[in-house]
Amino acid sequence: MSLVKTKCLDGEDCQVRVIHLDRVEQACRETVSEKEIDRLSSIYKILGDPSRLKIVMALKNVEMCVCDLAAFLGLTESAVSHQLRRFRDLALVKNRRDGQVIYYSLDDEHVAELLNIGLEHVSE
Amino acid sequence: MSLVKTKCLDGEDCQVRVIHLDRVEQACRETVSEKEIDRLSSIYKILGDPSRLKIVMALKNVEMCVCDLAAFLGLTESAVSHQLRRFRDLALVKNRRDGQVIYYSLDDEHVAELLNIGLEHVSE
DNA sequence: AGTTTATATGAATATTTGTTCATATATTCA
DNA sequence: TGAATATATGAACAAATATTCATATAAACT
Repeated sequence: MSLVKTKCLDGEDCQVRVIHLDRVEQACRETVSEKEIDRLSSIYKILGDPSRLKIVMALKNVEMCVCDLAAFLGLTESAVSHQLRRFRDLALVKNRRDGQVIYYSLDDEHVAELLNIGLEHVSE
Repeated sequence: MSLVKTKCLDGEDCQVRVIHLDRVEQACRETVSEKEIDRLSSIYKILGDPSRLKIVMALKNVEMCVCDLAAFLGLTESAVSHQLRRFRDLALVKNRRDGQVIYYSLDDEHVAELLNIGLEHVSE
C-alpha cells in the first residue's frame, strides 16, 4: 500500500491511499471525458425507472400520444407529459403534431439497441 | 376519443381517456412482465450515476479493489463500498479475496454490452 | 369568437438517493 | 495475542426526483 500525494478538487494538498497505482493510472488513461460520462449516465438513468422504461419500450414499436401512454401506464397524462419532456430534453424521442394530437416516437437508435440488449438479458 | 371503463389499482371503477385503443392494447400485449421491467430498470438505473458508471467502466477492463477505485474516482472508500454492494446485490459484479485485499470485477456480459453500446453512442 | 380537446408547465410535496461519519468485521503481520 | 490494514455496514442528512394539482397554451370544431 502507498500514500500518494495529490491535489484535491478544492486545490488543497491531500493524500490518497492506493494499493495498485498502475491500475489506477490505467483506469484514468482509459476513461472517457467527464462530459461523456455525464451524457451517458443520464441516458442510462432515464431508462432506470419502470414507468419510463415502459414508455420507451412502447414507443420502440409504435407511435403513441400522451393520452394513450397514460392509459397504458396507469399514470396521469400530466405525469407522462413530464417524463416525455425529459426524453425530449435528451433528444431520445421526437414528436409530430397531427391536429390536436401529438405523436411521440423513439429518436435514437442507440437507445433502441440498449433496450434490445436489456430484453435479451431478461429473456434468459 | 373515447372513455374506457376500467378498474383502478385500488379496485374502484374509473374511466380512462383513450384515443387509439388498438395501440394501447398492442402496447399491453407486447410489454414484458412487471417483474422483468423491474429487473431491467434497476440495471439501467444503477448505470445511471456518473460515479457508478465510472466504476463499471473501470471494472470492465481491470480487476480493482475498493481503495484503488476510491482513488480513481475521488470518493471515500466507504462511498465506493456502498455502491459496490448495490452492484453485488444485482449480481453485476463479483469479488474475490486475496489476503486483505478484495478484488472486484464485472460479472455480467449484458452489462458489458450495454456499456459498449453506450460508448459507441458518445463517440459520434 | 367561444368552447372543447390535447398537451405542457410551474410550484409544491413526499419519496428516493448518494455520501458522510462512526463503527464493525475479517485478515495479516509482529 | 494484539495492532494494523482493508473493507463493510447502519444511521443520518442533504440533495435530487416523481408525481400531483392548478393553470396555461394551442389547435379544432361550432
